[in-house]
Amino acid sequence: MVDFAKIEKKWQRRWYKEKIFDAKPDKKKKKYFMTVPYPYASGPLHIGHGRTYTVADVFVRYKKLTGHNVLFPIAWHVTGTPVLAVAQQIKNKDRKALDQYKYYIGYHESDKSKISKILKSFEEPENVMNYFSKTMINDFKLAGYAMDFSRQFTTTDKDYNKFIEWQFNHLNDKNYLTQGDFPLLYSIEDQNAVGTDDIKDGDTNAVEVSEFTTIKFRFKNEQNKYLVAATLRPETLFGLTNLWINPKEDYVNLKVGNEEWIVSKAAAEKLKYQKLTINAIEKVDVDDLIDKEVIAPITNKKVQVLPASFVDGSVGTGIVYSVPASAPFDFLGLRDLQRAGLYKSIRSVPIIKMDGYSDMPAKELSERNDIQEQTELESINNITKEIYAAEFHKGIMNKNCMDFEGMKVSEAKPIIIQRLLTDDNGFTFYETSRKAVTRANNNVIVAVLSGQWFLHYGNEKWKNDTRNTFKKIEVIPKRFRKLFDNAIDWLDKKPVARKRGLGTKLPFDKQWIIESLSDSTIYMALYTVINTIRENKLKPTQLTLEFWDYIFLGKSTTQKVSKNTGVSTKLLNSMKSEFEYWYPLDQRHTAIGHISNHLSMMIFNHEAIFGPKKAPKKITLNDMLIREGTKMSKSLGNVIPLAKVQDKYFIDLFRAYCIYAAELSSLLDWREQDVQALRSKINQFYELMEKVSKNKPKKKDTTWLESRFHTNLEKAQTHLENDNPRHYFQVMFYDMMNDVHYFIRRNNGSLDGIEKIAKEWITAVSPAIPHIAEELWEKFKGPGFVSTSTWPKFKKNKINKEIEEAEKTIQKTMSDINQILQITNKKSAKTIYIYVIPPELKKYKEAESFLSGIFNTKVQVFASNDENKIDPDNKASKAKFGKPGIYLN
RNA sequence: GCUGGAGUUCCAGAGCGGUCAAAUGGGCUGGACUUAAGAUCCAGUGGCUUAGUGCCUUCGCAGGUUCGAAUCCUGCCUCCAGCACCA
Repeated sequence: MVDFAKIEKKWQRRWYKEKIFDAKPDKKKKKYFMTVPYPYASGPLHIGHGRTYTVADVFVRYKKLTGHNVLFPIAWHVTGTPVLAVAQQIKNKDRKALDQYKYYIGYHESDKSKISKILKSFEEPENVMNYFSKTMINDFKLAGYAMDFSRQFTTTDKDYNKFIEWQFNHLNDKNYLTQGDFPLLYSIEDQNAVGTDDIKDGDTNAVEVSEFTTIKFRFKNEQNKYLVAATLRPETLFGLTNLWINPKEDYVNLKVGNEEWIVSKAAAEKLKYQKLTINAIEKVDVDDLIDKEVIAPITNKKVQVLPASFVDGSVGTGIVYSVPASAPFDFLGLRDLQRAGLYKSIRSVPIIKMDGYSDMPAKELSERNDIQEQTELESINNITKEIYAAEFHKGIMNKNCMDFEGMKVSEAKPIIIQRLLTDDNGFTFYETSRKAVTRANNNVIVAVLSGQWFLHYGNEKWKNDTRNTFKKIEVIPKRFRKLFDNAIDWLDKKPVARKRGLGTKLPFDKQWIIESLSDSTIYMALYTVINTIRENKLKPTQLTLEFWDYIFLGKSTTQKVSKNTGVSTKLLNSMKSEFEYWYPLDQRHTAIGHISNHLSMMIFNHEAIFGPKKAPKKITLNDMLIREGTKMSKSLGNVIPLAKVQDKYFIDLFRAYCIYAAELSSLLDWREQDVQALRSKINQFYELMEKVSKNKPKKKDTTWLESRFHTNLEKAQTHLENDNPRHYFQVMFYDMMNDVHYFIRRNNGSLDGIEKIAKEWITAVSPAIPHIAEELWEKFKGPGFVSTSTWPKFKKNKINKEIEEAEKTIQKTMSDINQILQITNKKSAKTIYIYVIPPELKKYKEAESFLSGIFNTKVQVFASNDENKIDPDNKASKAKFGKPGIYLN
């Protein structure tokens, strides 16, 4: 087997040494600006990332070959919280994290002492991102991407900050930024919002903010004193029989305004963070509450407060209202009390009817599942879920539900919530969807943050402009268009800043840091000038609003801006014209998952900042990569890092597999068996071409071969123009291979003639397998690099349909003969007689010796009207155009 | 649950009202060639047949429209993605 890794390293060295992918504006050439989102630098890249970059790279290389001046830059995304979380875990000596990152570093380092030193340095978040952005460059170079590395930056660089500040000033000027309240996950101990990465098991068992509705039950005979219960199902209020309170939990009395509320102690803590002014908190004796009577809002029903052990003070308000008809816990709680002879007079009240269940589903399912004890938590939770889902989706409110009778549960619920809120009989209480703690074991609660900044994608004008602009953007594969339409419609208020994490501060409210999706919407523009900014060492203080306004929007005059910023007019003009040269973006390629956030926000923000003329022209997408039918994941240990591909396989094999093994719109399954099959195909291609390059050819008729090449070339070209790399590769590699094999066979194994198409063919496969193409290009003495050469010119006059057709009929005849041999169970015939119609005689006569070689026997061709033919079975009469009669002796 | 998307023969994936047992590529099985391996070539890859054919059953499931459906309609099932502060 050829040592492809060696070949690849050789060409990678040369490409990047000679900087053949670094782009400069060139007015004489048509430009092509392609980007893939910059990777997040908190860990190494794997082959899943690789798929996306590879697909883009194939497009890029094709554009380059077709004479475009291509810019394909890259940068590193580090804003946000994940890097912080990584550093924190390393600092905390989290076993899993330490092992994980030790392993990651091992991708690039072999020296053990160095590894632990690097690992130690990860206690500082900056070091994590510096390390990975550095190693990612290597990963990309190992993959042979035609990237311009001269324009890289990270999203915490000072000049990047200035650029983002400029963007947000404009958004603010346009009134696209608003402020308001917002609930989010929060840790009281850390005094901070917490993200998925900060929560223990947050990645595997997601925590969300759920919206409870509290209901205030007024104590009988007391004006302003309430028991406050929290529920996810306020529509069941009509089935109320009693309230539950747990005598073993701590409860407190809160003074809120002129009211007194009783809730659990834990709930009181949480309520402090939910925009509530609490004047005083006093402990209450639970025993005093048991058996008290309270009055429900809406129904005005009087019920008693009963003790229950299943009530958890740390969930909701620690007070639960009881609906034994629908809620299994309530049913069981009441049942057990009544079995003990207590509260005998309480009767369940059915409230919802639905197909497939009785009107007391809690009783029905508890009995069906034979639940004896309130402690059988798992079963009880399961049936609770079942009933909730069934009632919500299928249930109809029954006659006990006052004016809600006949309404679907799903319709009644929001109306009831609204009524409770407007009459001040309840309020919205945010709670975590499960009990959660941070990695440092601090409780996670929900806090309502005031003054949260939002980007208001719901702004009608903005939305409409964006819709209109989107109409002109091409989306490939087409079927994803609709997803964009929906996302653009649906995006409304997007929280845009947070209190922690890395990133750019909101310029007019510096306590906020711009969140990491929102600072990644128009950065492609920065690629066009960042190299100039860096080369000329412009200081952040020079990168003023005026500076960006001039370069990107053409505002003000060169002289003025130059005077105010100290940047020379020459430099200003050169940056301005470079931006105008490259922009708009010609193509954005990324994974499907980004449609509803990143990609849609990119369109919105381009619209807001640059206007419709600078909108990206095309968005192409691909699905994810899985391995042997399973998702790749850390926990399964089946992740293949991009850095290991060259050693384990070779990069061109990976590249070819990525584009050929699945359509863009579907999952790519990395299957070892198929990969190995492709490996031998590529190997074969390489060895064949190597032989051809050493062959001293004799003159050969290559009409057919050239015709096939150009037929395939035209198809391949069309596929690439239509952004279908898979079909391109199938035609240009597989189909062409088959044709070449046939050609060789037809010439009795001689390689003569193949050299005529060799260089063109090598060029045409080079976007997919550039390293191998480069090596072969050298063997065929092509000038310079194949990567910077020219896509073969499609020559229509080389296509000779007649010859191709004639060859096809001979192939068909071969297959007919084979079939007859097969059917008659003969291994061979003594003589094969072929009777063709007179116009086909010449072609078949020429093929006589070829066929005779193939079948290893005598082959005689006659014209069907030949009087001297040998034809014992009168098969000559069967001869038709393109289908001769055949007789086997 | 909501919003989208998808379910075709071993795999990937064409086909989108008749020419469809269903392109193409891959895999697998058998054969030819070869000292052997690889490559190449041939055949098979739903069932039964046949001198280069013909028939039957199939395209998630169940119905419907039609002379005729993988293709159109309805319902259902299953899978995938996104669902917002998270990159």
